[in-house]
Amino acid sequence: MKKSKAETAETRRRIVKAAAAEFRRNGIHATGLADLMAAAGLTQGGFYRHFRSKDHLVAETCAVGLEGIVAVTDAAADDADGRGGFEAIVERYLSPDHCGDQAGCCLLVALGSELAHGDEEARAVASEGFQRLAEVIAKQFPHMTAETARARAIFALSAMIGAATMARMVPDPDLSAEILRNTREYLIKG
Amino acid sequence: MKKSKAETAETRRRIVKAAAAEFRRNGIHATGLADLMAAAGLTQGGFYRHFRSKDHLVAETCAVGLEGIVAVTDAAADDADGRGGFEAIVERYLSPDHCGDQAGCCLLVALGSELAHGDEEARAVASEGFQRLAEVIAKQFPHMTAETARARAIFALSAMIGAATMARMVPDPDLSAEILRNTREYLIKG
DNA sequence: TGTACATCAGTGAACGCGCGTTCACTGATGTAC
DNA sequence: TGTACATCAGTGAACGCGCGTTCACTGATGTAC
Repeated sequence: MKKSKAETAETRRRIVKAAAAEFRRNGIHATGLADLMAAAGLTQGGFYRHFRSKDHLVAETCAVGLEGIVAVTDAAADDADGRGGFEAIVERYLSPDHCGDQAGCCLLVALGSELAHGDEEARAVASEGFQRLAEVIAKQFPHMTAETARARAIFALSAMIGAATMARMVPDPDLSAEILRNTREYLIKG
Repeated sequence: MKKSKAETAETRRRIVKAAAAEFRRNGIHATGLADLMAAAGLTQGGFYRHFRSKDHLVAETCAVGLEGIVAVTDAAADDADGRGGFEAIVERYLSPDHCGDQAGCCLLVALGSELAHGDEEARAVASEGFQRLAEVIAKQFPHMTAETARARAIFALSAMIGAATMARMVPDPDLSAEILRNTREYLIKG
């Protein structure tokens, strides 16, 4: 059953994609490798042809997932048409669509506190993603000094992550929407 | 080995206290009942004399822990001496001491994303804690309408939770301190 | 107040289960001649 | 270009382990008379 290099790479991507979805939906600890591999259309035994351990998959999933959100955020700013890039980013990040998507939201939101308890590699990757996201946001403040732009970006990103995390945690959809709406408004207008 | 009612209640409190510390340090999933009971000075078999299941302990720990942070936050505003109550709350919540304390920080920070994936009871309790914290903060804006005060409180609380969560997640202590400092400054001054 | 008995907090071993990981095996692919 | 062989992605069963939970038992406490 040996596969071509292209197929092997494609399988690896499929596992990472399934992992990103399952981790977001259930968390890292609550996602078993057997379920995860089944979601990728494989059996669990094949896992170790692609990854040394679950921890390594977590780190790689974070790397790929955060690369994705960085790209999406960058694109949101480019498509701002009319609004400022910062506004477009905030609207995108805190939209009910994005935050409500159990399998699609930002990994820092879906896994934040779990990553804080995780191993060093995953934390380093997540930290790198946080900083790159902050840089994308800082670029939207060209009229500020680099330091001020960075400070404001880190503040705004932290606020967005906190709001999205709480919006996902509270069971009441109205409260969830209120948290997102308030944070959008205060970041953009105030 | 039957114990008096007072002793039994004290033991139960000790288990919840140990759970609060262990959950904050390692997360919920990563904390086993045997370790937790050992931390409380007991053996695992006694657990079910006090709690129906681990899930019920999680819910009760959240209830007690959030009651604690609400009280501490209220007290911080009362002891504001000079500064406004809001400033005192922000300084307290985002102090490196509070956030750096692996076993003592706010449960919404330490367990946020894990609770979002948890069972309904724990989410309801956490949501209640979030709203009570928001009310304590809203009280610090007596010159605003109730709605504006609530909106601003929810925004500020979300920002604090996000900042504290990221500060705990990133491995670099300098970046961690920068996140906390920026968020303190933007919430208070801007 | 003193005695006999029921209660039940806590112990420590055991249970079944699902986890991450390993392994012998299969068979299509890529490589060497 | 055709043939023989080594490679290795993927399968499916098995492994040891630690988890949440259960249970028989202990013995100090609270209660009934």
